[in-house]
Amino acid sequence: MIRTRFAPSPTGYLHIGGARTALFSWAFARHHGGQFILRIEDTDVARSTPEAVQAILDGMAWLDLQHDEGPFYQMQRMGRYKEVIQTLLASGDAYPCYCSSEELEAMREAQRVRGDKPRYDGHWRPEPGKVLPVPPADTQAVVRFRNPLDGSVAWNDLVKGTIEFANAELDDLIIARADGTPTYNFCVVVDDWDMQITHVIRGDDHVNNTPRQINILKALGATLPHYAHLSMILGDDGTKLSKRHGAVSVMQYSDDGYLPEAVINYLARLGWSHGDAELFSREQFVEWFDLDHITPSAAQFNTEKLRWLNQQYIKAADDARLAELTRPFLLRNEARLDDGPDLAAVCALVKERAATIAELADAATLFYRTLHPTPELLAQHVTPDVLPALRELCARFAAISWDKTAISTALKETLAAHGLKMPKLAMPVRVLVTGEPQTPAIDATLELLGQARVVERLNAGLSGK
RNA sequence: GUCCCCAUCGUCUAGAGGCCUAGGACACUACCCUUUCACGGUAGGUACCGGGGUUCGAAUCCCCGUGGGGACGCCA
Repeated sequence: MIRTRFAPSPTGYLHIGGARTALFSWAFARHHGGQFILRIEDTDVARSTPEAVQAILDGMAWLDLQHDEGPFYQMQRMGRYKEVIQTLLASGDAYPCYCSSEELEAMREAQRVRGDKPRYDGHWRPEPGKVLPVPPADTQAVVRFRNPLDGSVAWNDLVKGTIEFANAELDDLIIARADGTPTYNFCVVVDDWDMQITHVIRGDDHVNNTPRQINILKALGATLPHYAHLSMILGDDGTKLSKRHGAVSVMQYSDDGYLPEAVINYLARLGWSHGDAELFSREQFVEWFDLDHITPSAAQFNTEKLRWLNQQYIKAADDARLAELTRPFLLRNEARLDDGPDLAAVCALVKERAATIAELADAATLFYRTLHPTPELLAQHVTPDVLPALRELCARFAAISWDKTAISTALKETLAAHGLKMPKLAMPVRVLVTGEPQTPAIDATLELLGQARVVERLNAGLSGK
């Protein structure tokens, strides 16, 4: 049974990199008919917040990445961690260290100055024949893991291939703080072990933690999971993702009018591929997904491509759903939804010209707002030579039974009668009736707007000319 | 500084020694379609980081450079 997990720390919203990690872990479990576990790593009490937990849950829900177990909270597993620490202490795989934070910082600083890699010097590490210093009475000890001195740790990373670290590069990390609370690397180990995680799929930034975790797992006699380290996602400009890139929270994409399925599709193709496939459903993704086709190098986020994908999904989306999604954006545009055509019908008409729901709303707004064309537009399109044709058209419009075909016929007959080309007549109508020089096809637009409104606006625009 | 990772069009990528005079997608340019703007269609330009090997043959394997990234916390 394949078991994967997503283990964010609740110190902020779910960002795009975390979302992709979650997506790949989820997809791997689903592909193999396994389980996907959600674990909240909240041992950093100072920075963890309930709001962040909620933000992560919201982001996962929006992307529809459902977990089978959890969420588990590490803060609720303290008893278990302390129990395992006692085991390690008893077996001699861990030991108390009385160095103060200040001493450690001084030690690291001295090493840095010498050009060495900063690390713990093993001051309190017990060795055969070594006489340990006398523990200071007033200091609470931290607990350190007794990492092997010789040899190396290696694993076959499912994304990057064999990775090997010399144990000499690793120092004795702290697994319990002076107050007794366990630290990250230790909790992860116990949790992955207890939760029987078979595949740890996580960010690249954890590669350096892996050898330490493996050593602890080995000391515990645990079965090692497989590891797959995903490279990071860079911002549009090629630099590390950060606040200044704007949409760093996945929910921001929701707010900006992206469809979750488009974001999923985009994220799926960021660092993973299936031949030339670009546009595919979530189901297709799950069926195809594997760890063999993950790119080991970092990927740069490309909003343009996301926009294109989103547009494809909008074009294919159900009109009633689009109407619901568009509504809040329209209200923001001060559209009067009670005074205009059916929103789903409008969405159907304008959805080909929108890359986001926000743009869909912008394109739909003209149906719900009285727009006053600028004098420049009027002067450009409503020229004296078309006035006779416009008057005739208006009269024809008032008389016909209102549908697209009849509108089109009326337009064409008027053109023929006055020897005009379509743009010459369609543009002034467009400007007079919608206030905009760019709209969907004029016959469809007028049909939706309704006979009364069209005739009234044409008359109003022509009066006094 | 030390350790670890990475390196194909501007971007996402295909590519697991000959199928590659390097394919697809986004973006870009031109043309077509056309009732404006879009959509759509067609065409085009642009890439294997450098240097050494291995091999009959290398984008693919090895080594060395170079460049980029990550990690070195009583953070996760």
